[in-house]
Amino acid sequence: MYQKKIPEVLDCGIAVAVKVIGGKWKAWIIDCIRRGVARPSAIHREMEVVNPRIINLHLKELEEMGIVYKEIFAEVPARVEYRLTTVGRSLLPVINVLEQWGNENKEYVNGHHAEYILGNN
Amino acid sequence: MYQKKIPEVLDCGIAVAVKVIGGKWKAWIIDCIRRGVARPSAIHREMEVVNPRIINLHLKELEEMGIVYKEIFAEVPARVEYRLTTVGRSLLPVINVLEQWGNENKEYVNGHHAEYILGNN
DNA sequence: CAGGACAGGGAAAAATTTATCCCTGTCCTG
DNA sequence: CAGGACAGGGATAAATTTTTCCCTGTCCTG
Repeated sequence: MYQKKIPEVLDCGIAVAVKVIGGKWKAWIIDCIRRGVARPSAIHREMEVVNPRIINLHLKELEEMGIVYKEIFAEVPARVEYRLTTVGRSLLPVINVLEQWGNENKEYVNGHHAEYILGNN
Repeated sequence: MYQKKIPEVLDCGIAVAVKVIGGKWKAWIIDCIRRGVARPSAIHREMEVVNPRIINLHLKELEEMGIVYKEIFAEVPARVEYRLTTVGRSLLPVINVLEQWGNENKEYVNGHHAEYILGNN
């Protein structure tokens, strides 16, 4: 893994939350697992546009942060399943809020808003 | 500005939200403005650990996304103030949720949790 | 005038994240 | 046995973000 040269600033709650879901594909991965897409290969299939290697890296980070848990079954063709930890599940409402806001405002944010909307402030 | 070579995937609401607050200092900047720290130099003072150049870049992005609005007063030593647009203000509850989750879980996320917490799933 | 606050940005480097390529294994099925 | 699914990772490149350094102006105050 990459060794950081600039120490992270993680006293702020927002920074912590962004660290957890700020990765390019992390939220999507969490969403997969929450929907029960648990096995690595299944996640890879779901997220076909993303390189499997990347997904694995993100999964490892999520595991190290205690968001997902990796269960390795002692079966013959060793099976692996990811699931959310308690803390990981506590993240779901947060993701829902993000998703809702994003969906409500995606056109605006990406759009050509020469017209800025100002309210009373 | 940097010209992207890989097109962004912004159909997903989460991706949009992360784009808005995922930058390293964006949420902090938004927090400054929401607290009324409006002038560039004031924001720079608040965020002393961050290079002013970076703050300016992030401000520009936030402006382009329609989250903040830049008001240039036609005064003699041209004064500039940033404030949140309506959409920018709609982001505040979202940030609050992020911040609360982060504060509640920062020790856990950064901590040495060899002990993964699993609930019923 | 000297110095500092103020707003802003170019150029280039460094740091970090993301992506690509390809390899090592095991096991199961046809 | 051949091929494919499965889990995983090293090495390296590319893309993106962040940082540093330094420059251009205006205006105001001592």
